[in-house]
Amino acid sequence: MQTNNHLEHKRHTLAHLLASAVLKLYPDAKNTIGPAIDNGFYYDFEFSTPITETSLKDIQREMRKSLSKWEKFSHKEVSEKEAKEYFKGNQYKLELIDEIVSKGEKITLYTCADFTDLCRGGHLEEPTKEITADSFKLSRLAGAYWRGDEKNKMLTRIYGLAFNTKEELEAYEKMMAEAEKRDHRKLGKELKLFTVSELIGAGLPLMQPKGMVIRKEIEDYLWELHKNKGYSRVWTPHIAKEALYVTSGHAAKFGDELFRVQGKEDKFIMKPMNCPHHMQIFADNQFSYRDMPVRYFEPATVYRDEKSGQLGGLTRVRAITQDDGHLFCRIEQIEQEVSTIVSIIKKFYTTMGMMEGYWVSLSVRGDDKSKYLGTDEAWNIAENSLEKAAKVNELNYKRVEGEAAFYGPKLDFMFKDAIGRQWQLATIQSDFNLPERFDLSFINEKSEKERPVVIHRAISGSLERFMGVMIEHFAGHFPLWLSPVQVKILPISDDEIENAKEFGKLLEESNIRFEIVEEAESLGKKIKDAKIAKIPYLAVIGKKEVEENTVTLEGRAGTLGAMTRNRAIELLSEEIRSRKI
RNA sequence: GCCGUUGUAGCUUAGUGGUAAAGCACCAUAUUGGUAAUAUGGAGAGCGUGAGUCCGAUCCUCACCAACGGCUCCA
Repeated sequence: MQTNNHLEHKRHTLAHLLASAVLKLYPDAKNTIGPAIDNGFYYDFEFSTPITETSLKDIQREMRKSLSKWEKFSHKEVSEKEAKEYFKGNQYKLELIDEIVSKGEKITLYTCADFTDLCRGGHLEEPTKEITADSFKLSRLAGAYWRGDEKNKMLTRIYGLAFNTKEELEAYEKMMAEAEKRDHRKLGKELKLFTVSELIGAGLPLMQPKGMVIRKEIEDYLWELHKNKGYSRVWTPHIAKEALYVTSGHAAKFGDELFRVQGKEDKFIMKPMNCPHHMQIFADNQFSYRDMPVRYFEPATVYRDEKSGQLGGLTRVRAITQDDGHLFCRIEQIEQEVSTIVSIIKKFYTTMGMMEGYWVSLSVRGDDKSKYLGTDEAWNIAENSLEKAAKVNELNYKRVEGEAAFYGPKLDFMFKDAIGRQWQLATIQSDFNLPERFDLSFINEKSEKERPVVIHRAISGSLERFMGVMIEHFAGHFPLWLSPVQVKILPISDDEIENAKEFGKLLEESNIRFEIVEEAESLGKKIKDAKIAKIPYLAVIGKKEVEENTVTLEGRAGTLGAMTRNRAIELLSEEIRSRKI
């Protein structure tokens, strides 16, 4: 039986094989580091002249050729001097050797066939026997900083895919192809959900009418889940004076990610967070303990000047709309409030069909308590409250030490989409810092000022990113309640158009979104177009339907046959109301 | 930001140192069709932007912008 360990060794072995092939074809290249990763392996090189994608084929061919000679690995321990002599001229390896020496570890060299590398081991003993040439392939070329530090030189990284068998490799590639088909950037364009404009700029996607329908439905649903839980809607402007962020600490924390706006007299900042604004709304009131908790909700767009190279689609943008909310409460109220938020999150993600395989990180303090703000007592209460809320709500949570923010412990929710990819979406964070910085207080039973705790919470995370995730999760086949066009009415001939419009009127009265095809095309063409647009229901109206005052409904699973128009509307309304997937 | 690749009609793509081709979509006409493409015709880009080389550039050079794959970052 082959173990995971075996596969990791195989990938590691292939990294060596890759380095050997590269050095054979490009003798003046310098090999650096090459580990196994979770779908294969990579190796970083410094090339004297840049190589291109086409070189990958040659390298791959060379790897497969050499594989037959890679019969057995051997290794030996060497002295620092020997190792440095062997790798002279390769400053990267020399740096690694110095590091090994300074840690007091042994230096080992691993050799297979005519290739030797500095390595601590973990290979297949007999590569020729244990690796088939069709179970791996080189996949792509990328840049990577030496040791992952952007101050260092950029090296060339060659990635390879490797699995136990050819079949597993093919299954992986098939999964990737499926992911590509679902890519929200591709579907967003095809289904006219959103667009980007070079004139407007990178990371600033625009919602098309159809995309906006989805976004609005999600936003409305989120508010629906909050409005009877004591939340109030607030609104805050998109810019604020720099002083606000100096007080909040965001100016120092965000640094060059802030967009700055020069006014006639004052310097402004495009808000990177909503928290400080909400703090000011709270501070405008003289609250009593009887008013606690105070809960604000605002789907609000914030602006961050992300580095250009990391922008993409809807998942990494410069204008981010958070479904943001802040609660101000007493420390002993944290548990109850978190519990309510957790129930909202559970409801929301159950509706989206993402509660399978989720997990929650309960991020608590690490050992070095000095890094965190707030008293020991407060931290203990907050951590225990979060954990209790997680328990009461039967969350699948893991306590992760040292993952808390400096200002308080948090719950981060990870959900899996339809093809098993994990997304960090919802978050609940307690905060001892901002109330302190803004000197917030309410009056307690003893007529004294008491400092509230702030809870930051986001259910979807960001509407843009969440929409991207939803497009990929549903592969564009949105549930009825989210579909931009819920019903497409297909009159069979021009004679039925008037009648189709009458049916449209009925749909409109029931708040069902529809379109009528008026083009003089064949029924086959009309159906094809509607299916390509991934519209959930087709309503066919021909002579027969007009005569009998019926409509023939066809869902994604197949036809539902002819039915009265009221029945059709009932059926659709019920499916919309239930937010069925 | 950095490394690499890319940028031709709304979309998907072809092509060339002598001012660009196709399919889908769009428009028109005919067809009035019962479950995944009816036919014919038409209009539409000057080849991401700017500069340079050249008698002449969409094609070569440089800069910039943008997208993609990574690195890094991610309250």
